[in-house]
Amino acid sequence: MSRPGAEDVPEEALNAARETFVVFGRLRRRLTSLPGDSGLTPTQASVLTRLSKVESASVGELAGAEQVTHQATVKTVAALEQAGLVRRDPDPTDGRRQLISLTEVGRTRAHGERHARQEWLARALSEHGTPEQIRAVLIAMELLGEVSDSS
Amino acid sequence: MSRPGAEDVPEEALNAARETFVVFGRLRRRLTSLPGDSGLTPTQASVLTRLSKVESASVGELAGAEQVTHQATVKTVAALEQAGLVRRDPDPTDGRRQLISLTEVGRTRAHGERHARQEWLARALSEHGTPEQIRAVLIAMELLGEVSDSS
DNA sequence: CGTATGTCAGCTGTACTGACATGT
DNA sequence: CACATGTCAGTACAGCTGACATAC
Repeated sequence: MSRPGAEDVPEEALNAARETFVVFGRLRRRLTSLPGDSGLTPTQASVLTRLSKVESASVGELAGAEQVTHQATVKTVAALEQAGLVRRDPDPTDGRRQLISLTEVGRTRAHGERHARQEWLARALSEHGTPEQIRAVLIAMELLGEVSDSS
Repeated sequence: MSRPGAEDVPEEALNAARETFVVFGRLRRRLTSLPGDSGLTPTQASVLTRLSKVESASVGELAGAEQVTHQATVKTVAALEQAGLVRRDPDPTDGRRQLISLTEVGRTRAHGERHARQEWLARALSEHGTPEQIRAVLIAMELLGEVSDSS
């Protein structure tokens, strides 16, 4: 169906794509340099937040959830462990697996991190946009999330 | 925690913020690993695309446009120059400045790059989303672009 | 044995800060 | 002189691939 002609792609989709590229570049840099991160890198914060939802997970599961290689996740988990935020326990049913879970400190920190980052963006959105625009963000993210998973 | 500020942010903005974080992480990784990039890194492609619009710019101008430090831009420009895609000419009116512009090869490459990346996303959007959803992406990017510039 | 999981090492890409040279 | 512009050096983060050990 999709011939390489590019003729079956509507004009509005091309505009949306171009804008997405520009905005992603800028917003990404803005998000990764937020103040008050308590010394945690974005990936570390992301893993921490995820662990606060699932209670415990293996390195491989975390990697899959974050859509990176498991090798990359090893580093992140190691950093978090060294900071005393997560704990590593052997899986009782599978000697290969290591169950990663939050420590008490990690749980507290996870809550703070999520709150700070999320609130910064949420506040910025509600200050600069109308409720209708914010709903558009939700719809857009749903679509973009689909796109980034498939294709 | 419940600082007095957290209460004036509507629920929907918080949801939008959370989704934005998740999607940005994933889509960023997807975009930065697109096939057929002809060997150009994402930042190089971005600078190349920008140069194809403005004809010529200084290192500092490029840095400002990409919202990075001028030091970071130096490397990107150097790589592009070594690849023969851009040219550096002294500014006749200001001896400190260097005017960066595309070579013939660079211009051709810029067109191809922009086309490939943009079309990939545009096609994915039009395949996965309705016209209404795509309009939502445009609205969302407008707002997010504002947010990432100010704040 | 092959496969899955986790680890380590090395490389790349990106952008940062700091220090510095040079031109206005 | 200060200021702006550009460059270089060193550092950090984040992801990748490849090689490997271990457990299923």
